[in-house]
Amino acid sequence: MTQTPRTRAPRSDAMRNRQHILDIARDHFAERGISGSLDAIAKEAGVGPGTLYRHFPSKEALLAALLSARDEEIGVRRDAITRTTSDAGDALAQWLEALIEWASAFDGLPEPLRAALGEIPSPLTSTCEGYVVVTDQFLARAQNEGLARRDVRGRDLFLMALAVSWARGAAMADGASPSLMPHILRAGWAMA
Amino acid sequence: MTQTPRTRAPRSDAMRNRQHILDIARDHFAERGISGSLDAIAKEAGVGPGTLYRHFPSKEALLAALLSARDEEIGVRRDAITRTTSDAGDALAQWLEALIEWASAFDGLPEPLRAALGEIPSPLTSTCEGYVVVTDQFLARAQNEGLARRDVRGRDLFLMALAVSWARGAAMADGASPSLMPHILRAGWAMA
Amino acid sequence: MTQTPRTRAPRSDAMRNRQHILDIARDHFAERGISGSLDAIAKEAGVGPGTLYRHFPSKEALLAALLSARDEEIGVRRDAITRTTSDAGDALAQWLEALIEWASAFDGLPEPLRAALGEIPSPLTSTCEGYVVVTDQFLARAQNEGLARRDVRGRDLFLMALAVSWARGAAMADGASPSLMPHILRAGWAMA
Amino acid sequence: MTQTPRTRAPRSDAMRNRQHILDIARDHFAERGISGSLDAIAKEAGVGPGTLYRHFPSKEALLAALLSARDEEIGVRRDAITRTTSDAGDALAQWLEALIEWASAFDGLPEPLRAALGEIPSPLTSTCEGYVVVTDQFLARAQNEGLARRDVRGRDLFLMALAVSWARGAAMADGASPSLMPHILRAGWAMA
DNA sequence: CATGAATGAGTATTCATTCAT
DNA sequence: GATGAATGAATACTCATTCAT
Repeated sequence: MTQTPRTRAPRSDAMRNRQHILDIARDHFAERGISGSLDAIAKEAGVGPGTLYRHFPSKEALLAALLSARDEEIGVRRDAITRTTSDAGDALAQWLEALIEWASAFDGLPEPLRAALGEIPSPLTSTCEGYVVVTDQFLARAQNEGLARRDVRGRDLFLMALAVSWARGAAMADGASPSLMPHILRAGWAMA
Repeated sequence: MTQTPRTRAPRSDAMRNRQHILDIARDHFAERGISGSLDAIAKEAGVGPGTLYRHFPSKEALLAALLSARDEEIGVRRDAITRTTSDAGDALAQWLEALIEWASAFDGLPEPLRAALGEIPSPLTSTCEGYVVVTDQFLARAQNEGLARRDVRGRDLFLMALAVSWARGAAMADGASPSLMPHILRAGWAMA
Repeated sequence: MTQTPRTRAPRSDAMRNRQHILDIARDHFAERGISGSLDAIAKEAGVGPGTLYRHFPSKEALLAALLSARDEEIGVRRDAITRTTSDAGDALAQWLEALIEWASAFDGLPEPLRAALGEIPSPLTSTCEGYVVVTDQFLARAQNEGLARRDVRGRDLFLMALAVSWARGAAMADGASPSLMPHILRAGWAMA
Repeated sequence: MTQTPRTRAPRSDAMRNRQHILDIARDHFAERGISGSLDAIAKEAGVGPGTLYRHFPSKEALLAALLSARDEEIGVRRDAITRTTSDAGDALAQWLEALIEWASAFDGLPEPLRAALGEIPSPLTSTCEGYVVVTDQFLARAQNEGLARRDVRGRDLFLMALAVSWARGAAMADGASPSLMPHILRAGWAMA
């Protein structure tokens, strides 16, 4: 009731606007992949490009915001895995599965995520690094219990998860067996 | 008497022109990755964009020509592996290594290769399909000797090879352990 | 008891705010020239663009405020010249030197000053006109003593001072002889 | 008769197109000063922005082309001065007058010309340097005949000519005495 | 008064592709 | 066949100015 229609009202309620942009951007990316332009999203959202740029100065920043909205969800998932899965190997496998899903939210997402791990920092970097840390924790547990190779690092597995997500883009489209890849991956880090 | 000396601008001989473009394009892609514009390559090659376009109507077509130039080389490698490697598992592993190298020729190459496996055919599709077939052959041998899982397909392994190549782009840059990935991959398809 | 300590965010006292903006703007212009955006200054000053806008509705207005802050200083200089320099020609020359310096405070300043003398009035106009009047006074004295040409007007000399300041921007950068220009200028209005 | 109307015909006759753009640009700059956008000129000329960029990749390049079209005219003027003016001082004065006129072709032109004399080279640099050389020649003659100060350089006079042109922008608009400035300038470099 | 979100026209620039010559 | 001029949609980004709160 007190909600003003989104008609034209600029609404100093910036948060509402920001959220609206995020909603539109999520849909846009989900439908068309991340290759679209920020201007297009601004237009869809019914705001000027300047408004979008104020909130999210780059595509990476927008993606980071979109992903951080899922942060809590991932945290819950991590805790659930920890709680419910006593086998450290299974736990790591499930966590990697979660990462693969996470990176598959939008077509093309793995690319900027990979870039964020490179030399040049991006708004996505801290998110990625955070998940690398979590991966390291799961990995350490598995290694301690002799369920994972010692020469693997969390960063490698994170990267492989991105790679699997990247590969899936094509795999899903042509009826390949996407669910196999995590298994391939698991065999990779598991002890013989 | 119509023979112009082979000095510098030899002859509008189309074949010669085509080859010249290919040479330039290879260098260009090798140095700057595949993201550059075709116009830039045309300029470097000293031909008009129209000429380049006549020979290679799209970047994919140009890449396909570039890759098919390596066809023979890969064939030789395939034969060498077959000849010298009696263990079918090792043979498959070496073949996948060869694929990873092959897909790493230019920065960004894995992307169009993956796309070529998707629904929309591209000039790269037949090249990729051809290598999928070869992968299937190596895989079949390994499976027959009980050295590879039966639920894996050549297509999956080809895709994983591309994915490893894709991931390496970042991995090499930040000092990760790139050489580890093929091992992870191998463990993935090998029998326990 | 309503007195907030003068710690850091002292008081929404408008005057204080205004002065703070001026301080920041002076530094900003001195470092980067006048081409920067008002938004940037607002951000640096820690106020919203609206606030800056309330105080100074345009860049010219801001510059005018900045320059009027130097009014007193220039007045002192004018009086000093008058007091200490008996030769009316020398006095005029020194005054023009002062103007050149004054217009060189910020990179790019001569441009809006010149514009302020044009048809369209600007917040800088009255400042400029004021100095034209002073120039006329110095000039009149010099003319009366037969030390300056009769066909020159204060406006012309003011404009030439701006022009010298404008030219200096480049001159200083490339090792020209900037100090020569005032001499050229002086020879220009002096009697043979 | 064989002239195709400029209707829509792309006309491989690029020169004609280029000339058309130049004509439009000259008018545009003459009317609105050089501050307008290249896009606007492209639109006026009825060509896409890409076409304009092909011919003139920057505003400086466009200005340089516009000015070089006047090169011959200036050369003729220089020769005429040399031929008809025996007094080396008068000759220099007339040359500077020519420069002032030249730099006054478009409102705002002196600015990029000054910049072209700075550290960063621009398409206008060689034009400017060329005229500096000519100025040096006229100056040398005047100096040799004891008609010009020895401490002045051609570069300084060229810069002062630009400065006078710059100042004139305002002067003309408000009825000042623009013609006086060259005299002021001349007195500046002349021997007492 | 202060705030800072929103605006949205504006600018520069690129590039795949077409097509007249 | 070859050429390269022309196209023009598309993209990224800026900034003075307004206005709701």
